[in-house]
Amino acid sequence: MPEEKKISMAVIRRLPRYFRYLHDLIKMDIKRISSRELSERMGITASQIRQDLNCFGGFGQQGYGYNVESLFNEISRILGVDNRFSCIIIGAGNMGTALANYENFRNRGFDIIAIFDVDPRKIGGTVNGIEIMSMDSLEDFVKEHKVDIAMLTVPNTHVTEVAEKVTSLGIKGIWNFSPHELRLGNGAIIENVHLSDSLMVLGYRLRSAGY
Amino acid sequence: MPEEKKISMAVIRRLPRYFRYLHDLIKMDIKRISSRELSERMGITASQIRQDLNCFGGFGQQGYGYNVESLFNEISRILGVDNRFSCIIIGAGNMGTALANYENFRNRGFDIIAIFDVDPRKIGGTVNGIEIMSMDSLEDFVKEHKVDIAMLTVPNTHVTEVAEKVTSLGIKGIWNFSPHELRLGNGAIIENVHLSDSLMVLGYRLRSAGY
DNA sequence: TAGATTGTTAATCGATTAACAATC
DNA sequence: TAGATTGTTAATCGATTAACAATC
Repeated sequence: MPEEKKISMAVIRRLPRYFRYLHDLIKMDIKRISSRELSERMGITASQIRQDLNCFGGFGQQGYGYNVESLFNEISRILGVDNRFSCIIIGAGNMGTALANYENFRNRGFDIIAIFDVDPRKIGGTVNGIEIMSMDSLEDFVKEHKVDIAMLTVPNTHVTEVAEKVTSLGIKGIWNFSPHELRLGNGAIIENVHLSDSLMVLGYRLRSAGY
Repeated sequence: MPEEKKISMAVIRRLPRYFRYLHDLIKMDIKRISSRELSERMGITASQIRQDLNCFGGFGQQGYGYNVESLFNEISRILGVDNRFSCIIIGAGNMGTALANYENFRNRGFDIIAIFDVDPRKIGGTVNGIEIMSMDSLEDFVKEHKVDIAMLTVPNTHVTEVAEKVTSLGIKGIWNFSPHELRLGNGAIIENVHLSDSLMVLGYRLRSAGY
């Protein structure tokens, strides 16, 4: 990949936030912004913003600040928003359906091209115009279409098996919605959404705030 | 709250992971575990485990390790799993419906007692046995029932307004599913689930791995 | 030019890891 | 007792913040 130095995960996880804030600035028709102004909006230090951005290049101008539009374009490029990632959803339950209906993903470079399930009553149907296919046809489908990401919204009991299946078919990205930790031998990249972890942290914080 | 010292967020966010792994150990009928064994399973260092646990107390025994069941109980107590949090979902769309159907939350101490929406076609219906009520009745409902947490699955355009509304009614916990950052003046505790951020990070990681 | 603000180096802070005495 | 493993202190590492020279 174009970027040279090793970027820390702490920085990477902040990139989408920059993306969002810059997008908002554009919508507000703001043309330039200094690291100080942005830091006040985002609630982080100006130093951190400058450090973060300079991981990728010098996008600002001394005495001026940053041009909002060009900075937004840089962040977009870094995040690969203009890339197209082909995604499939595995599990057409409530969460899978919610994801299939989430229009935002497409604007971020993620196309959901099929949904897979084992339930014969669901197979053949569509969600948001996307066909629900049988798990039996997964292998053929992946052979015919380049698939970058599998979004796993299957029951916990099956997630390891499904994850092994999809990675064995060459899919490199796993977006895992099960609480299970996936430990895959191959080079798959796994990003977890642990909803109950998040909720439990909220519970902890509420209790320790005394509520 | 009972715990004395200031616990860092880094530690707090690891607690649900300990909880999950210990739960699995119990299911596997494993009675005792050393920090070293647990570190191998979890893929973190034994040092970190011992440091983390000792934020809350000395739960182990030199020369023996940790009793799985009693450690699990301690973590459960710390996370407040036996607490009951009353929750409402605002927004009966796909995500709200998915959350209402997620049975796991109840086992973690979170009871979803009502769903609110503005769509007259949805109001009066139920999801997983939970009634969908009109947003107009929110205020009265909150006055009659103690509500600890509002799970916000409303469109971006309304999330700030809704968040202000629920916190003004005295609800202290916000579980925010919109990409919007909520900045609330009052002492509300906000926990965000930024799905598209997570997906964009996955995209970044895939690209930088060269896939 | 003078003022502003970056890019970048240095200082600080916090979190992780290592080490080991205490002790079961 | 001898061996194992904790609890805890010290060392290291990395991330954040501060400072300031470079420069627009």
